[in-house]
Amino acid sequence: MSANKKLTIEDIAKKAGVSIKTVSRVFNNAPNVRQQKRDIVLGVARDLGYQPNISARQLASKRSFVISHFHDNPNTDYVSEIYEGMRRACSEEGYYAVAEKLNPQKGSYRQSLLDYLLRFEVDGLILSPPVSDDQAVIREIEKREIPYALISPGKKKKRAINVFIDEKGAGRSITDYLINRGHENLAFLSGLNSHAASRQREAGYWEAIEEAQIPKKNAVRLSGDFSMRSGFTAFDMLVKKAPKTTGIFAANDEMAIGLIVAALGKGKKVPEDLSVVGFDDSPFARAMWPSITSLAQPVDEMAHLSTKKLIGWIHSNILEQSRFEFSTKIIERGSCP
Amino acid sequence: MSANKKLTIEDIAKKAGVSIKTVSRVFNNAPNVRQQKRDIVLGVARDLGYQPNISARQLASKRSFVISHFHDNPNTDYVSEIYEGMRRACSEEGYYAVAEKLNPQKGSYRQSLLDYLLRFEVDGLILSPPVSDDQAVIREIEKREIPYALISPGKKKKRAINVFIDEKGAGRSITDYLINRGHENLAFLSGLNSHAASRQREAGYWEAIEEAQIPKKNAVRLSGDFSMRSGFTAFDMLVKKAPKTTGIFAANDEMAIGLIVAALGKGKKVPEDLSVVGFDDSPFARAMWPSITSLAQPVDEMAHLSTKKLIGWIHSNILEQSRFEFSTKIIERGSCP
DNA sequence: CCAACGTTTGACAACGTTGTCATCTTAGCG
DNA sequence: CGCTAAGATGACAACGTTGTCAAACGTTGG
Repeated sequence: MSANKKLTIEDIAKKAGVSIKTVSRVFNNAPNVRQQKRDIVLGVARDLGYQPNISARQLASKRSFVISHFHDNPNTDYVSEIYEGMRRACSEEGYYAVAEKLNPQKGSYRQSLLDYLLRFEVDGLILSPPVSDDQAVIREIEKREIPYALISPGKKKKRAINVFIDEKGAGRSITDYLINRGHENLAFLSGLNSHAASRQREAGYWEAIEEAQIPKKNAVRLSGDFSMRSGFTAFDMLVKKAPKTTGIFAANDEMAIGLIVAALGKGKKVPEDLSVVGFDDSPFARAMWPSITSLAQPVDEMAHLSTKKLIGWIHSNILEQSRFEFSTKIIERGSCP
Repeated sequence: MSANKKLTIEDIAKKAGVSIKTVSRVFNNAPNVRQQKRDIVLGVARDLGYQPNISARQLASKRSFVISHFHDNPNTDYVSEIYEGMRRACSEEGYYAVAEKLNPQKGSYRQSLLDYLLRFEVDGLILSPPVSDDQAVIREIEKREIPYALISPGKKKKRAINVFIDEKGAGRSITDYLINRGHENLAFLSGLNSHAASRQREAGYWEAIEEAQIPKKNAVRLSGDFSMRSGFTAFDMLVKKAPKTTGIFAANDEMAIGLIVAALGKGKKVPEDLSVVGFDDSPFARAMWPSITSLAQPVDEMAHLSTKKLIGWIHSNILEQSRFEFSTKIIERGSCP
């Protein structure tokens, strides 16, 4: 909460020659304050280093100034990046960012949410995969009319902020990238099929294959589950099912790493014998050797924007725009230069 | 961030036939309340599902009920585990857990801290490496008399909660583990030398070597920087400097992975030709193939305990015990069975 | 049985904001 | 120039706790 020492709205009011209510208005960007007074108040506040006391605000306004991120994703890099984007936005707006890892062992996501809401008040929620696709959770949130944002949801919601990338388009562009580099025998290494994103990426893969008129028999699908190990074992499958494959598109970086490690272990050279493109541009994609060509989505910015828009929604009580698409970029690295 | 609906201390007081102050005392575990009344109040509160309103508490008591974790560690798994332990403890005690990644680009850690404290009030701080070794930061905290905890500090502080493992002992036990498995040519792959932990682990390594009377020429030190890539390049150095080495102790898992990947790429077999033990028991140690034998420290518990003790300190204003040592365990896996 | 003292209890004023509503300005218009 | 409506401003009561301090209650020893 509050600030430096013990400056209150009253000190500012006195010094600025206005009432405390006017100061309050200024700090809440409320209408009906003459620009001139606004400037004076802001000037005085800056000079004195005033920061509003959050607790008092919470108490008086019955808002919590808390935005909570609900997640259950084992990928801590991803979660951290979301948290960082959120934190940045919250910090700009005077909100608190908190994160809550849902524990599926404690019953459903829905139950975890209910437990949480019983104990804490939040002004807004941010859900990321796989929680962002749990319709039971979403129903509870909508029932309570809590503003919320969905990051990369499988199914966009009308009454929510949706931030996402074009998963199918991303799948296409990775596949095209491989094709343009002369690969004629391709493989897609899928993630968990229950994740909408994996299915959409795959759809893009097939679309690109078709469009490039690559014979179906020269393109395979290997199933994985997003884990490093599943990438590792997928390599054996690849050798068996499609030994001529030279270009691989893995639905995430971890599987790409697993597959590369397996390939190196069997004496294959990457990228000479086998080119691999991953997805997510995770820190490991950079750190590995060979480093991994990967499609980057601006997770930090997605979280930042959704938090900003969420706070806007909370303040105005109006959801202006519900869909925000972000563009992606293939980061060229060693595994498929 | 209050509760369920709109129950206040007054509702409880009325129903229990006492004054609001007594209810307040009960909820703060304050002394001088007859046990009988205490039970009545707690009973009523439970029946009605009352939760105290945190904002009002904050405002009236001038406490913030916020514990903040200051960190700057690129290992998001580690940071997340700390956050989770903290969050659990905070949740049990009705506190908020927040995390702040310090940005060294914005000047010193000290400056980041000052900026933060100017904007937010916290009741306690938790520092983890490398921030837990920044004496300038610690000085500022002590100057303000904010209770704080250090996780794995290089230098324990008298007026703080210190939670740690025996780094040197851990280094010894990993080295002994390798020696007991018959390895006679060993290597230690160091982390950044500026990290006290790396130096201590190395000290344990040499102690074990000496005690086992292994000739100094059969034991080498390779320098790394905790990054995967440094593990990768360390392999070349190993081949050059000590090709007979069969047992390797890496100061963290990432370097162990890098080294293993390099070795596999050169046709070496792990663990047959080269056995590797890592440090941290990170998720990747489990996921890799071969999975990596690694020394696990109970990070979650360390964070949980330090948060609990910190809150105790905040409440009683007395620091009862300042040092808490945790024990570690080598998790046997494929890279050195 | 009473004085003296510690323990328990409660009334009421903070805490620093925002909400409500009344009042004072200002601008627009005939 | 006067009237009206809209805009700007402020006084004061919430908000739900804890802090302070005084009063009531119990217990002990004489």
